[in-house]
Amino acid sequence: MTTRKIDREAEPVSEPLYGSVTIETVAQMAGVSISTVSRVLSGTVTVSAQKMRAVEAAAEKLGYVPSAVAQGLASGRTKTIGVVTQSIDSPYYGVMLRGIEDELDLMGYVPMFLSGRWDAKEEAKCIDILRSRRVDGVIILAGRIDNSALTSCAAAMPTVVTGRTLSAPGLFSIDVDNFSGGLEATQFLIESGHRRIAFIAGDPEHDDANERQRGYRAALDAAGIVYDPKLVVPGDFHESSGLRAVDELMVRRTRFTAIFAANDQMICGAALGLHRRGLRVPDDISLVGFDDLPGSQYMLPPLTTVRQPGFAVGRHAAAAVVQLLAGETPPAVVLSPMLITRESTRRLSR
Amino acid sequence: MTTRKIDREAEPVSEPLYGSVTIETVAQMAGVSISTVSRVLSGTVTVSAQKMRAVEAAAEKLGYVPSAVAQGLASGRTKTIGVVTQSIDSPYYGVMLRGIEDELDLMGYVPMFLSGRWDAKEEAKCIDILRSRRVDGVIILAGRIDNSALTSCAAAMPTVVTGRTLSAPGLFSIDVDNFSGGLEATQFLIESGHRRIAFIAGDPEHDDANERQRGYRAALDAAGIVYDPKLVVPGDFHESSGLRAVDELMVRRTRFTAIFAANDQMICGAALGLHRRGLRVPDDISLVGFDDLPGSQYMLPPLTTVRQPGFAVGRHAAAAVVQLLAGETPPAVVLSPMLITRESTRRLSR
DNA sequence: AATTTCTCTTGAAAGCGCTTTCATAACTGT
DNA sequence: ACAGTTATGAAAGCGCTTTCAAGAGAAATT
Repeated sequence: MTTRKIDREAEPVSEPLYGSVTIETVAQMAGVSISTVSRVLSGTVTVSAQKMRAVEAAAEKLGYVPSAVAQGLASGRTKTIGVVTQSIDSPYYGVMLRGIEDELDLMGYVPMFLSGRWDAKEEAKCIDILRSRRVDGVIILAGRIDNSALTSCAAAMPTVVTGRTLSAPGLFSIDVDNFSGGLEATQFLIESGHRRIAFIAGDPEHDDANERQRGYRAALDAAGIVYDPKLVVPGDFHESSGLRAVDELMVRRTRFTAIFAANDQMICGAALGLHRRGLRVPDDISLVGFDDLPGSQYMLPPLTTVRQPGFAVGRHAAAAVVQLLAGETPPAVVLSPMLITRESTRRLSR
Repeated sequence: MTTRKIDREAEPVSEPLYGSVTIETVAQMAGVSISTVSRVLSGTVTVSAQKMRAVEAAAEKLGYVPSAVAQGLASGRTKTIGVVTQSIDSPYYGVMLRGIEDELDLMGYVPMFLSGRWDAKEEAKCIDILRSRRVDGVIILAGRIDNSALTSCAAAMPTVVTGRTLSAPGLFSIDVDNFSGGLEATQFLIESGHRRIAFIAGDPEHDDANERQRGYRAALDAAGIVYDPKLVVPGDFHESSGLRAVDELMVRRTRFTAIFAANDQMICGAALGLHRRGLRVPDDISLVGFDDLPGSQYMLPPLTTVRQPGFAVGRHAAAAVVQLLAGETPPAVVLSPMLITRESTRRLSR
């Protein structure tokens, strides 16, 4: 126990000592009961104008800041939403976090961000921490955690998950149509006259990555282009794997006029690999990415890519937890990615 | 009130309903008092081995997760550290956040990240939120908030601030030597034979930016190169301002062989501007940035830049709050930036 | 050997700072 | 004068930590 009431009255408090001004201090100064102070501050019940003013004046004068901890314990609601992201400094999740933050702020909630570090165990640990902190709900951005753990999490508190489609009580999932994104990107390349299109795959653990690849193949099939496995190289979503992918493509001595990668970071690595070999973009090779990271429009040349509505995903996810909290069923939203044509692709005149 | 004890006993609880398992449930199952349960879990006082086992077994069986909210209220410590960052998705602060997260995790604390949005009022609002949530301490990453507000924040709770040097009770500041970074970068360019070096300034509201510029001038002076204001263009730390800076430089019709920018994002914009004009890097113009963002090594060409020890700053800041919390005085650390030479600069043979 | 003193465990109980019910008192309208 | 509203305070928690006191042995003293 840090400060007991006894101690407090013993020492002379000159400046408003934040931690020690409680609802009781305010009540005494305003000459009302603590119930009334609580009511004025929460604004739930009508209080006479006179007492209301007295309370507000006292609170203001004392610099009273209600303890969210005490409110949380008493009301059972902490007004905080846990957010499990994969890495707090990921450029990809960054915008989503901002979307979540913005929306939550509007609704009077505060997010608590934790990093799952692309590890199911770590993610479970994050969820445990959030549970112990009694967050009102959680948002899980993609992640490796399995569906059953997610379902049991949802049983404990309203849960929203992105990057996968799953349905369970108290659970809401929100996903982007990665298939159509991959399809559109590949189609664009095909329409531009490309037929030898290399694909740098993402982490196969990710549904996202696989869906994008499926889109790539579908576009090929639709155009009657025979799928050549030699044009497909593995990747892990990081820049370095894009660089390696180009090396691999060279080793394979496969001809190609364009590369489509499962995300921008890998295409960025690929661009460097091409540059090192004196290959020009888009003159020699066209490049298409996926995500449209904040930096992609400043790539050299600015990147043609499939934009993910990250901010919108964040906002929707946040709105959904709040609705879940209110007992409502969030409406299912379909978020479609969108091809942004910039300068990394060219039309093949052939 | 959500669940009262009465209600709880009325409904049959089949699965462990997380929220409703309290210390009392555990105590009853273990046949001890709640004090004993508390002692076993906190490990502060010796408890007989037998009861200890009983408590642990019961807690395990019930899936008991102590309420951090209740612990916070009772103990006065929430084990959470507030972190005011400027933008949750900033590539620059990202690594710092990770450093903070890592260090705090080690010390058993959880960070609560809030975005100040480059606005003094917003930052003050963040601090208020953190205060209401009774965080044990705060870390403020740079920001526009004024020193007096910071000092009064430090009076309320242990505070660590980065990006400025300030001293007050309960306050610890940690800064990087931006001057020497700017100096070193410019010196490198001069040693490489450049004499007409343009400088893209950062937001003048930032000490960081000004210090870097001071370093630039100092290097010029030391080399006996007369300072030409026409070579200095304003910027705001964003890519777009780097692009505009190149436009401006062209309009001014000033000759230059190198550009040094107060941060990587601006040099990135500048690189695009140069590219648009058919100017090659580093053949025609050498480029040096500041920060060494994660993406900078994948720029085309990979960027020569002054690396900021962002991760270390984060760790030190986190370690410092914890020390402040323990009543210790954190040791003053000097973090120096370091020039990373990559491929965006060339030696001028003249 | 009996008594005193000390140490070690343990439980009861008092908070921590709020919210929310419940009951009461003060009005209002009829 | 009586039911129907409203505003208000008292008090009971919320789920923990931590003090306090007591009980049980162990050790030390006479």
